[in-house]
Amino acid sequence: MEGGSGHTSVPPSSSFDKSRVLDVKPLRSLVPLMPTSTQAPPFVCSPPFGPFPPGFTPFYPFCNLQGSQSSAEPHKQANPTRATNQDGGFPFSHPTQTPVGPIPAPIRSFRAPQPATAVPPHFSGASNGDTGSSIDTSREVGTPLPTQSVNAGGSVGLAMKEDGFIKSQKRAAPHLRGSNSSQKKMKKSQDVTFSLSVDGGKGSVGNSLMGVNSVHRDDGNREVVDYVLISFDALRRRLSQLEDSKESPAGIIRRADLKAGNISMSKGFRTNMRKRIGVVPGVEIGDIFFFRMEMCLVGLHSQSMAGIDYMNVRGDLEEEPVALSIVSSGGYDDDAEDSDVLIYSGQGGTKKDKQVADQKLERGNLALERSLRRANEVRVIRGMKDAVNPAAKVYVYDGLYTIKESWMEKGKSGCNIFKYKLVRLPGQPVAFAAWKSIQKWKEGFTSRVGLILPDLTSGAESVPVSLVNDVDDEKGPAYFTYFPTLKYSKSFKLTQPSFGCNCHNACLPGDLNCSCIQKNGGDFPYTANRILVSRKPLIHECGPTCPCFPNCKNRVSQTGLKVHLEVFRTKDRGWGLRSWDPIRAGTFICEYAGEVIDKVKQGGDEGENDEYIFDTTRVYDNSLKWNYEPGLLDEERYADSDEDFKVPSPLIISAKNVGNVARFMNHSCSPNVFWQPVLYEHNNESFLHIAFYAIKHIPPMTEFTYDYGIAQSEKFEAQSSDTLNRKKKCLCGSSKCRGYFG
DNA sequence: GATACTTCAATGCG
DNA sequence: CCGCATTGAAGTAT
Repeated sequence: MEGGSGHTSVPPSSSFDKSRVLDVKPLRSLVPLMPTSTQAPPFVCSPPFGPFPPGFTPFYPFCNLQGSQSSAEPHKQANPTRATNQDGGFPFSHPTQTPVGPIPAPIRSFRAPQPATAVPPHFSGASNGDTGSSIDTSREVGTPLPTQSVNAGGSVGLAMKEDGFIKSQKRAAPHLRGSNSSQKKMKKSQDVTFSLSVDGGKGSVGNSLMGVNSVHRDDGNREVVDYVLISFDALRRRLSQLEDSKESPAGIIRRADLKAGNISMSKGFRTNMRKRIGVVPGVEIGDIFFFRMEMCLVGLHSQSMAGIDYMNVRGDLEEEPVALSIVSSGGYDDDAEDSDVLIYSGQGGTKKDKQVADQKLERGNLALERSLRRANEVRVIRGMKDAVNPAAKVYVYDGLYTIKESWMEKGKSGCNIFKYKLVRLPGQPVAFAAWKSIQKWKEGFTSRVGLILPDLTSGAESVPVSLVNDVDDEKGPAYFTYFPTLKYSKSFKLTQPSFGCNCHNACLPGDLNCSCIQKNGGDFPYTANRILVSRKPLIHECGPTCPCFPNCKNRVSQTGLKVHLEVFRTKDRGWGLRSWDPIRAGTFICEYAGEVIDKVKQGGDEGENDEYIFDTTRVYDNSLKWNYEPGLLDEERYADSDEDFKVPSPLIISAKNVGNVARFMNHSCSPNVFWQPVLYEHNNESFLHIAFYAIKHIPPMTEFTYDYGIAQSEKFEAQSSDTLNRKKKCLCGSSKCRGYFG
């Protein structure tokens, strides 16, 4: 994480050539006018076509745009990275049948492709008998973890892929269990029903073909940690969704986080179970968490509530406890003002948040005391209120500290409290310190180093977007017109009008009379905090024809930016996009704004034409598995499980002349953002929009990236030198980097 | 290995 | 927007 200090920065404003800066400013922006009706959400520009609700005045902000645009000087400054395309790992390799046009009302209108066709033949055979029906419970119970097999390399595995864990795997027939020979090629979990009930109890650990292998359960790595966290959150979102709609299978789920954590724990979706001092493999300084359970699952801090985690080790004479990690999040009166020093309070003596008794030198307190003498490293997690969602907390892993002093003092209530002074080991990447800087930028106490413009949208978005360069002399991206949404400037096909829902005020999860919810297969696509639950071929949001208010929870992607973003200069990839705020997995980030075009021009100006193009017909990696694993719940509905789908109708967007922040998002072969087609209206798929959501939690100041995919033509063409020239060398740096993109 | 105990949660309500 | 009560699960200790 870059902290904003210690980096090369642009000269102070005094030495700045302001005229040049102003020159940049022409990032002209258009603020869309608001329809007069309250029925339309803010910042949504309806295409100039009906139907419109009564009182809705179509607005054409782009009438004279052509002129102004052409005057825009095309001094395009190639952004090497910002190349074309997009997408986030979506799968469209198989032609998928997706219903088009008028959507029949049945719940689950967009079904995933039929499993039968997708399952490799040899596998269909293996799973024979499991397909489409529940596995009988008798097989479940008492089925131990698959026999561990030691392969040539000596690694121990449970029927899994070479990379050590299974993304999602179809359950093998019983006679194949324990053998990994026939399972290598399996890609997706299909329609196998795992008859595990949510509260089936800790006994039913039966199916462990999913999850994390036994080696990684003890010692993880980055990939496994990501996998565990993504799986957990997918499950948590689904439980939350069920809870919101009051249709939770096992009664009320008050705490989706605990329930999801419990299921993950009992099914082996966890890693780094072996307790350890110091570094936890796969967990990096700066990583963020939104639930205590997440830190348990990855072995960073294994106490679900307690602030001090410790383990017994052999001491000089006998076993003694040593502290492993602590969470400082305001539960006690800590001093967390300094970002390198933490005065941490001991535990105990409290009742309902109040100090009612002297603390004793036992448990965590004793461990901290021993760790002071032993001078061992202690992991520190800092928790604080989430600015975006003040009811919730965010936790940041702030790296290793050592305990320098301890003492006892009288607390405000007069009781004795232990205090421990922890000092951060030098040389670690900044984490909490960066949060403090950001807080100061927001409060206006200090200004962002390298800030070129406080808001490059000139007010077109409801939150400012900073333009920053603290690495070189570039004063800004090439001229373009900022516009917050999609422009359908040409014709589009309206097959037939359809009508919005009849919900007044807001659509409510679980209301199956709401036609918008029906179109989403009966599920409300978002949780109460505007988090996307699952990827789907299409998300149906309420549109202008719906009478519900703009704050209806089914209008997430159309209500604009919510987090404070910045467009920043990268070291070697042109401009990029990142956030000042921490982002939860499933958070809507932005849509891909621009002008809808017919096709990408080939040849000619080359290069120029495919800069800033988003094209759904490109070929995308289909390996992203983001949705919850249905086998973990006792569900009969599986619409969300398959993520191998195709965009209902092709959409090509050019953001070269007109666009929003999305045009700055760079490519990565290991992205943290995916794209998802969203339909705002009930008319026609030509009204598609492309929305970006976070794949995983993204710490502040971490660049957003998605997978640009590969131009379709190149998939079939011979790799002529011409073709290769059009590709761009990928600088994402991921271990899974394909080497090029575009 | 059952069970009690402790604990810097997370939510929802008023 | 807050304080409060309620519900909770992992790990540790017994």
